[in-house]
Amino acid sequence: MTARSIGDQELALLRYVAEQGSVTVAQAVEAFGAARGLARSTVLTMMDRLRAKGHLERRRVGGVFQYSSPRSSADLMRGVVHSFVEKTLDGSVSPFVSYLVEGAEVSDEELAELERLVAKLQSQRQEP
Amino acid sequence: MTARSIGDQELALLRYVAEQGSVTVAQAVEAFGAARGLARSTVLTMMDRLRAKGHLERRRVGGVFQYSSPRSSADLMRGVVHSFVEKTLDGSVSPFVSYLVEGAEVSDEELAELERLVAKLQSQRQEP
DNA sequence: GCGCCTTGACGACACATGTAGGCAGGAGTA
DNA sequence: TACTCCTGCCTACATGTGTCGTCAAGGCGC
Repeated sequence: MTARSIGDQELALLRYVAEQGSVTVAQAVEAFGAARGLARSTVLTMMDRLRAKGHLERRRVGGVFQYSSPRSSADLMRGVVHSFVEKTLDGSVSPFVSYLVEGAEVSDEELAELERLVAKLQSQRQEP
Repeated sequence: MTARSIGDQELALLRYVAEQGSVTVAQAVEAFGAARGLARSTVLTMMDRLRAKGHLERRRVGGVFQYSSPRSSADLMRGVVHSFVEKTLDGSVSPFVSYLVEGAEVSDEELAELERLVAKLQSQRQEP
């Protein structure tokens, strides 16, 4: 039952919660909802669905529910990318690399990450 | 009206058509549909929708329609990745890099591509 | 000329996701 | 206590996608 599909908006909300650590619906509505012009019930519904899918947990704290994500934002993102690569790209990362080459914006940090990645992969090829 | 959204199955079919160059519904059903256990009408419907979205064109050849994609498969994939990065990853490729580092399967060719990419990005940083 | 098979066009249904309104109970305040 | 908010829960509706079944028109072999 854990880790089912997730929509873009749901993911955005989930990320928000994961980054905040723990929030009430009211807080989510104020910060996340307001910024996107969403009604309170919309945020509420999404949090419900995320909970039903096992992406969010909650516990009652002084009459109100505190929601939190069992997984970190970075973890979530990795999972999402993984699903995308598997389901949409059919398991190949080539289109992604192609996209990067094509001219995607790559920050200095990301470039550094890529350098490390390439170095790591190269060493793995040589002495496995 | 050009280039609207697209689902995973639709994309798979579109890729198939793009790779074949030009196919009839019958061929698509036989090759693509059969492999996935899809009914003829399902393939037909998808091709219709892809056409409505501007992803496919068709012209009558001897009583039957020949479908073809105006864009190459590689082009399509790049576009899909682009949308994904923008809409789902919020414009940042970090999650993807993180995913690669995490242990995604990277072929020799893809690694070579990545090496070229890194080299290209490095040179861009130095003399812009 | 008459069926039979192929082709296309429609209409349909289920499920996921985005978005919201309305109702009922609890908490706090006048 | 009576009134007013805040909270949660339920229901609803539109759109996009995945999947089909059916119906009507055309072409071909007998």
